[in-house]
Amino acid sequence: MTQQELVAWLREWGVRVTPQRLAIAEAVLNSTDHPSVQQIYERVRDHFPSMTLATIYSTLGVLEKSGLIQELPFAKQSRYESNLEPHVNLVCVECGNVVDTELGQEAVLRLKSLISQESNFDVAWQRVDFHGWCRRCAANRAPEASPA
Amino acid sequence: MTQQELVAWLREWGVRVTPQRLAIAEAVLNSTDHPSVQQIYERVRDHFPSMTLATIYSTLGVLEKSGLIQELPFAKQSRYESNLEPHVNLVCVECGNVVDTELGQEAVLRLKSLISQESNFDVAWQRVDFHGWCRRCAANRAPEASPA
DNA sequence: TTTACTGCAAAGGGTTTGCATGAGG
DNA sequence: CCTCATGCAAACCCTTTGCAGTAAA
Repeated sequence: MTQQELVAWLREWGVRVTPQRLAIAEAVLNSTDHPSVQQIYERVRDHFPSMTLATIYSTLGVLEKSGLIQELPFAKQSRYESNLEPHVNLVCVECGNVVDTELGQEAVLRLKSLISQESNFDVAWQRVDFHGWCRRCAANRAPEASPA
Repeated sequence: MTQQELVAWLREWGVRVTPQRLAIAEAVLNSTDHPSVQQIYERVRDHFPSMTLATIYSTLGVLEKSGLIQELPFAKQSRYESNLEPHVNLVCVECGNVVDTELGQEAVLRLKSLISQESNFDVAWQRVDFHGWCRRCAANRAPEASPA
């Protein structure tokens, strides 16, 4: 999504376009690591040293209502997702990293169709998280039962 | 799961079995509505008027580490799940209710196999939430564009 | 010019922690 | 008996709110 498209999208929703909002939106949209509010704050601070967390929370709420991003609540804090297509997230229980995977995208899409058609539930969106150990953390853990 | 099995399970994990812990565990295990900490508190208070939230938080942590329940973080507060089998949760964005559905269980299971086998990610568990409107809330909303 | 956003500070609320007492094994 | 759980209170921290000044349209 170009900045021009982003501006048009926001105007479409009757939302005022400010430099802060553009910076926050782009920080999320141009990321794949599902940043937390703190991470967004750090990434935007260079250009807007006076920006506070309140503005970020406010803007993220606006962006979510406009259908640009999705909040992903976790136990400690929320993260923010820019990939709204049905897909699978891999969540490492060790390092906390969250990455999208292309594996199973079709399956999630079919699952969404199934739920939409076969249930009395009006589906808006979905979140599919697989929790476990990423390759790096799996390697550091349990050194294959090596003898002493 | 009988209370006897529950006690055995906890002992297996080297966890002390107290009346409070049994009450909290059963409040979650015998429920299907994914209760919040507050709801568990209210359900247990009759039998343990002096119990505090700190005990509930502590116990829920123990139960999760023992593999009996799973925390489901939401934006406002966490809920707790006793159905650890791969399945789909339906989350109403209006009333906040969360229910399990049997629809798509097979699909989630296959999806788990796919991720486990085709990725470098060591899967432990999964959470599949579909967000939208439950039948009741869908009915109250948008009265089918009826003319005035 | 009007309306709504930003920045700041304070409050809110779910969750965690420290410690003395009490109960489990 | 010794260790760990409970209950109580205070602390924590993420998030929200209220308000005065300021920028978007």
